[in-house]
Amino acid sequence: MSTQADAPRRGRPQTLDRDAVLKAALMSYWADGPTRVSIGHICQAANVSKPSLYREFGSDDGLKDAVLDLYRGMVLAPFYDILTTDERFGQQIEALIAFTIQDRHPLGIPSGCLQVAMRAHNEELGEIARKKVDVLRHEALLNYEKWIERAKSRGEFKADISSKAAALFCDAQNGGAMRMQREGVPNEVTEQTLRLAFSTLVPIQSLVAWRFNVN
Amino acid sequence: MSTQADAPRRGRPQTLDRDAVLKAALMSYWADGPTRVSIGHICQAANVSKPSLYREFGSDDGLKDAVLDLYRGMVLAPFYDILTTDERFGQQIEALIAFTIQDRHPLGIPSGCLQVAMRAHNEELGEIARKKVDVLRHEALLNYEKWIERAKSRGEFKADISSKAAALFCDAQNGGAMRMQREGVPNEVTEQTLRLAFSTLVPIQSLVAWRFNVN
DNA sequence: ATAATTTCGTAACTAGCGGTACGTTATGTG
DNA sequence: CACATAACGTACCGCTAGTTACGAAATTAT
Repeated sequence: MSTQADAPRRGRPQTLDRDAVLKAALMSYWADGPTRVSIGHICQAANVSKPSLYREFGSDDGLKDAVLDLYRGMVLAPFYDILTTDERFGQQIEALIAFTIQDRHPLGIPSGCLQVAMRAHNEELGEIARKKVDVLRHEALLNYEKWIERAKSRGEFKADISSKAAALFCDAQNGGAMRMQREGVPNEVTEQTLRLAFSTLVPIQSLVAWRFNVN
Repeated sequence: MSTQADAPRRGRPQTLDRDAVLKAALMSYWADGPTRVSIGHICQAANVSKPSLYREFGSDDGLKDAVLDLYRGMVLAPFYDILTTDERFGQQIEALIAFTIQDRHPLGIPSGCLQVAMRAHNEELGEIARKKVDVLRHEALLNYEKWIERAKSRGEFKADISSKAAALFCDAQNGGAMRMQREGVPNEVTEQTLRLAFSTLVPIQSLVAWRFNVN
């Protein structure tokens, strides 16, 4: 039931553990920044030789591409899953915020977001990884957009703004929060700024009420 | 009336134009990213030799430090000046947004913000420039904070949030807008997201009115 | 003039990186 | 056992970037 049908092939058997290398690379890029980590460092961390790594991933660029795929599955997908639950819009926002500001230390997860970091270093990436970053970005915006469309159709979204613009807004807020986390801003403060930002999207947040909203 | 008293000193007179080099470096860093521009490129752009540049600025790090000072004076100071005008809070927000989303092409100014870029590449900078980036950041937050405190005391600030957190919020919004601009988002869309974000801070924005704001 | 001084720029040096040539090793096949 | 096959890893290549050694050039002081 492995991912590969392990038919005994000819030649020396492969000892390189693709997933282990990917995970080591992911963690290094995430913790130290995708442009600060050299192939050599990853080889050391994963205990493989450079040629082995190149045989498996082709290039620096190919490795980053594969890492981004892993990150999408491990982190982004669960995050975007929140956008398709059956909860009410306000509840989903709460869930997004909770996901974003959760304490990373106990989980052994670096602070910040690899996608955000990759985007910030976009122009220093190779062609393949850059394209993947772009795909992930459009994926993000599309997910937000559909989420917002759905909330609008239910009357749970109150800002007078196009869904595309609102998606950009959400993405920017999330990116801002990730940057704050990375720069050491306390989670409670980041949470406050997120609440403030998202409070524009939903008519009643917590128990703040106003009446006679004209127009 | 020069900046330097041009007392005729001994030795070969200096031909290196410090300000010209700084400006060339500023533009290169701003347009292409501080970590993508090599000393050699700047030397070419400014038409000076590498040793000349090193004599003047000491190192890569020292040059970036000096560039950040120039950027502070040229861009950041005028921006923060908006925060200390006598206008009403809402008007100041309008001015901030106008400043942020102004069309850069006619002015020959690169898109985005060098400070934002420097912060994004914080960990790849030398000690001196990194420290300067930090100073500029604290300066920014302090400026926002004082601005918000003043608005609060005048009853023009309506969000229930500490001034420090609100300062972080403003800084994050501005950073987000700069990143959107850099990634090619149309200025009108960026403007919408800024308006949406800042609408949380002021009770009445433009002509959107509501009455009987309870509590 | 000659010396002292200061800047100039060519041509290196050094370090680290992405990437690979190639001999070695470990397995199936006949 | 001998051969084909495929992954292994040492040791190297080529390049780029930050930095500097050093002799030439331009000026003031004696």
